[in-house]
Amino acid sequence: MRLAELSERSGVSTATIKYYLREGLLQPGRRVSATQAEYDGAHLRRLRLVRALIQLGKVPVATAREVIAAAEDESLDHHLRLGAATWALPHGPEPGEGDPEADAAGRTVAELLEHIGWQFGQEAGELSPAYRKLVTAVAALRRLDYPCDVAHLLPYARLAARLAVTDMDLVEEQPTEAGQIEAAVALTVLYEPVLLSLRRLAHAEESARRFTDGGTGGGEV
Amino acid sequence: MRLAELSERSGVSTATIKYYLREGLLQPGRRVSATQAEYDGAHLRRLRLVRALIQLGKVPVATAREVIAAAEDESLDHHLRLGAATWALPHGPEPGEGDPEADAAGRTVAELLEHIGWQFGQEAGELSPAYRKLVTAVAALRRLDYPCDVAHLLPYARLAARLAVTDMDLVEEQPTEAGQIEAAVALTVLYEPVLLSLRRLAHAEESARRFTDGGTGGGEV
DNA sequence: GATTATTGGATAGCGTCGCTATCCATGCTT
DNA sequence: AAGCATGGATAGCGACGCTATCCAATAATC
Repeated sequence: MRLAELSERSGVSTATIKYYLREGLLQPGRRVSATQAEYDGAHLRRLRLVRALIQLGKVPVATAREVIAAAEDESLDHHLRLGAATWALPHGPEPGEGDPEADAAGRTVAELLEHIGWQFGQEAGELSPAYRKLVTAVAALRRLDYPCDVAHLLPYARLAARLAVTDMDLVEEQPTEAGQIEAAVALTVLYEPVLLSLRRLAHAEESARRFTDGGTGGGEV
Repeated sequence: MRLAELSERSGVSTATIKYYLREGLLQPGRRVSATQAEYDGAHLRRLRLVRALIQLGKVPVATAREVIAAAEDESLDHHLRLGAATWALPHGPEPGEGDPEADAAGRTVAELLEHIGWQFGQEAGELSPAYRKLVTAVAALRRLDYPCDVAHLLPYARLAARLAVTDMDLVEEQPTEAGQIEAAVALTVLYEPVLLSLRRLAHAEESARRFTDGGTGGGEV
């Protein structure tokens, strides 16, 4: 198919597709002459993935490029590629060096991970983006005087562990290895809005149950 | 304290504080003369909250203003204010009207909520932002051919319900009503990075357990 | 009391990001 | 042969979150 058709079928303007091509988010089409290129279903699929990552997942364009590059790097093995892909995801502000709150948060997180037996927060001595983001968030909560110690975080960590099992079950449903890598990236990012939305809906339910009289009259899960 | 001290104690530049004042994210200080205003601990605390919402929670400035206004609107009761505050949170792209995938996603979500017995996804006939975001995300996943039906979503919904219980327990730890409202906003937004980070760390663990030989040799949760 | 420094307020501008509009030579289509 | 679509390059736009500069009024200091 031509660029125009790719655009029509994906709902993305040709100008934007050209932009993604320029930015390396999309492989160039198979050149068929000096002024025409041919795109196929793989391009369409990839384009939809990129769009979803950027629009829904709010992944910056530059980051999306790195994630996709990592997912396609065939020099890595399965597990590593999976990690590498998510490794490139947004960094956010650094925890801050001399800040005592940040240090305390760092210790809390380390204690939490040790307590729950996780070992993959770091690699080659460097902390993962997720690890650092966690430290930053905990530090912010502590600065606001919200309780945020191991005891409070543990339930969240346990729930996260169960989430990961569900997520990985979904990944393993994919038949091919390439499919699994793509699924890992897509599901990691695209289930985030799903999860956060469900959490907010659940908040509304739980709030109603606790703070309105009469309650909802049932609805056991 | 003066603006300069507020700046120093919060780590936010005076220029930025003035910007927040202009945008209505912060109450003006108590005017003490024509050229000076006095700020107190409440301002400092609020400033830290605003900063955390914007930097960590990635909440747009305009949205943060609405959220805070809703949280302070004393004409609403407890439960409503809690909902109103989160109601104002980011909207994202609309599900799209004539799109068949979006319609299918909408039906899936409605079925899911009915199945699990949630009733607070809408109010006065309008769908909540969380509900719409969920529909959009499900539609995107379906467009990528990822399985995303009630059966797949149900485990996430159940986990979300348990998250909400944990969250609300934390909210109820706050002694005052105003504190609970603020906590609801802060914890809704600021636990999102915590949760997502933990999920990614858990992914690394689960991936290692499944895809590397030898595994981690223990670490039961 | 004169001088210097600081304050808060207003305004305009900057840097990044994700596109988008315009132009152009080529060459496919009819 | 005529006309139009294609892909590539370039410059610009609109939103966002600040930030730099200026200013008159006042506080602090000598």
